[in-house]
Order: sequence, then structure tokens, then C-alpha cells
Amino acid sequence: MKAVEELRYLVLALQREGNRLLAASLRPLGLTPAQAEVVGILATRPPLSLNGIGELLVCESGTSPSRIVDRLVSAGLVRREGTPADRRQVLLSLTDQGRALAERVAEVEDGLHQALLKNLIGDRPIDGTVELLRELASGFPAGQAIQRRKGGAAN
Amino acid sequence: MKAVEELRYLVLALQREGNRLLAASLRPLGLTPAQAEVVGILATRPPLSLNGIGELLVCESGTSPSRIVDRLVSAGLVRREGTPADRRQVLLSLTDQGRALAERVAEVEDGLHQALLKNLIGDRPIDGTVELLRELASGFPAGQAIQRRKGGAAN
DNA sequence: GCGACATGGATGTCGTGTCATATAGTGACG
DNA sequence: CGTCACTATATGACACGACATCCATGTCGC
Repeated sequence: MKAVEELRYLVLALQREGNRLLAASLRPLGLTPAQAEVVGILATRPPLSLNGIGELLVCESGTSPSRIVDRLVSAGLVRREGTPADRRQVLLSLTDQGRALAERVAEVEDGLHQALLKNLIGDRPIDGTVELLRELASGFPAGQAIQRRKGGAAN
Repeated sequence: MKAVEELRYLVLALQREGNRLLAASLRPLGLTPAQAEVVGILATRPPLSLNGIGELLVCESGTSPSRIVDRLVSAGLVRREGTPADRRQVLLSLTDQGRALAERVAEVEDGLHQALLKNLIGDRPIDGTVELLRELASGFPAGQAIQRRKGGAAN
């Protein structure tokens, strides 16, 4: 198997397993990983439009995340309000309930990250790998979303 | 953003973008990436049971891939036959049409891997990253599937 | 032999992800 | 002022991916 092919499959495998772990951790909160990502984005930012969220989302890189937001709205976690200036746009922000849940989401994610660090990564150095993957991703929308998020706010 | 979190998002981002590229390359053949993975597995192996395929699949790591195989059967690419010894089991193998398509799949994947190497990776060294990711994945079913595939046959 | 348990697979359900298309609102240019 | 391209969002369609459940079959103990 060529190195590029193995890398592709490794990335696929780790994404799948990571997502399964995260989904399991989030299940008690009633959120999926994608929903948690939206909640996390809104938690530390002023009201955003759908496209604004889309530019910060790693999942769902291209299209605007109307359907994920739909669920969050009907779950009472996100408020969706029109803007008078541009009536096409909607502005999304967390409700009080959403803000409360966002804190628990942050705790859960923190716990998972610490557990991964302790049980999986151990004392292996990962900086080189992170740096390489960052460069590989930097040309794609999803990679740029990560950079924007690091630059923007806490999450 | 903590390193582990960034790693998780980078893996997610690269998986998404890689999948989109692969899906686009495979679209002319009428196959999705998941379907192409099954076809590639069957191309170089004796007839396998559903669980046998499942152990080699990186996507769909846990459950048996009945539905993906369903599609391939109704597309005329895979033959599904019962075994007399254990009547619960089915044995899956490529039809002639499937075998022909498998060659084109291999060409497409090869082309993509070469393009990725040329345009994305360039002369960056990736062995260290591959090695680290391999170790991280080695405890999970999906990671073990990759190892099994490398040991088993060409693909 | 038979009954408990295990195994292989099929299927229902839910939530994405992706693409294509539709709809409404905006702005610019003549 | 009309129209025409563009933008923000919504929606339909399709295939996954994960989980749970169900059914048929096989196995093992007694």
C-alpha cells in the first residue's frame, strides 16, 4: 500500500473512531458532534448568519448548515431572527438554554480530549503531525475554517 | 485551541475534503467511495462473507455492510451466494462486470493518489505522520482493518 | 435431543453530507 | 425604473454511518 493511500485510510479511520467516541460522550446531552460544533461556535461569538457559521464549520464545509441549525432551533437551543437591513439573512444566537448546554458541551469535549491525550497519545509527540496536517488542510475550506476559528474566539 | 482538539478537527477536515475529491473522481464510474472500497477489497481476494468484508472495511467499521453490498449486487457488480455449510452465511465475489470496473477504480484511485502527492504533499516528509497515525489507530477496529488489508492482499 | 446462548445477516430509524435546484431579496447598471 | 446578475437561505434527493432490533441458523452443555 502506498504511503498516500495509507494516509488517506488512516485519516478516514481516525475520523470515524473519533466521531464515534465524541458521539458517545455527547449522547447524554442529546447532541450529535455536528450539532455540538455549531453550539460551540455560537457560544463565543456574536450572532452569526448561516453563511457565517458555515465558514467556521469543519463538518459541512460547502453548503450552508440550515438543516443542522433547524434542529437546534426546534430543540430550543438556538434563536433565529431576521435582520431588517438584509431580509434574506438570518442571525443565529444561543438561547439561555443553549448557552447552558454549551458549557456542558465544553466540559464533555474537554474530558474527551484529556482522555485521548492520556490513554491514546501518551507521551508521543504530535506537534509535527499537527503541523503537517495543518499545511495539507490549509488549501481547503474545511482547513481554513479551523484557522479562522483559532483566530476568532475561544472555540 | 489545544493540540488534541486541533488534531481532531484536522482529521475531520482532511477526511471530508479527501472524500469529496475521491467522490468526484469516482463519479464517472457511478461508484461512491464506500462502494469503491468494497469493490477494491473483493478484487484481490477469494469470496468473503459480509463479516469478512466488514473486518477489512475502514468505513462502516462496526456493523456488517449489508446495505452497501446490496447496492453493488443490484448494480450487477457483486454476486451473492449462500454457503451449504453454514446457511446463515453469504459469500460475496465480483461479477465479470465488477472485476472490469475494479480495474478502472484502481486506476482512478492511483491517479488521485499521484495527484495528491504531486500537488498537495510535494516534498514534505509524511512517514512520521503516517507512523504516528498508525499507532493511534491501531487500537480501533478501523485501524486494525487497515493493517489486515496491508497484510492480506494487494489492496 | 433440547434448550440456552451465540453468530451472521437483514432491516428500521435517525442524523448527517453532498449535490442540485428553488425562492426570495438585493444591488448595479443602463 | 426595469431587469439582470448575485447572494442568502431553503429544500428535495440520495447514500452513508451508527445504533438497535429481529430472524434464522448454528453450537454447546447437559
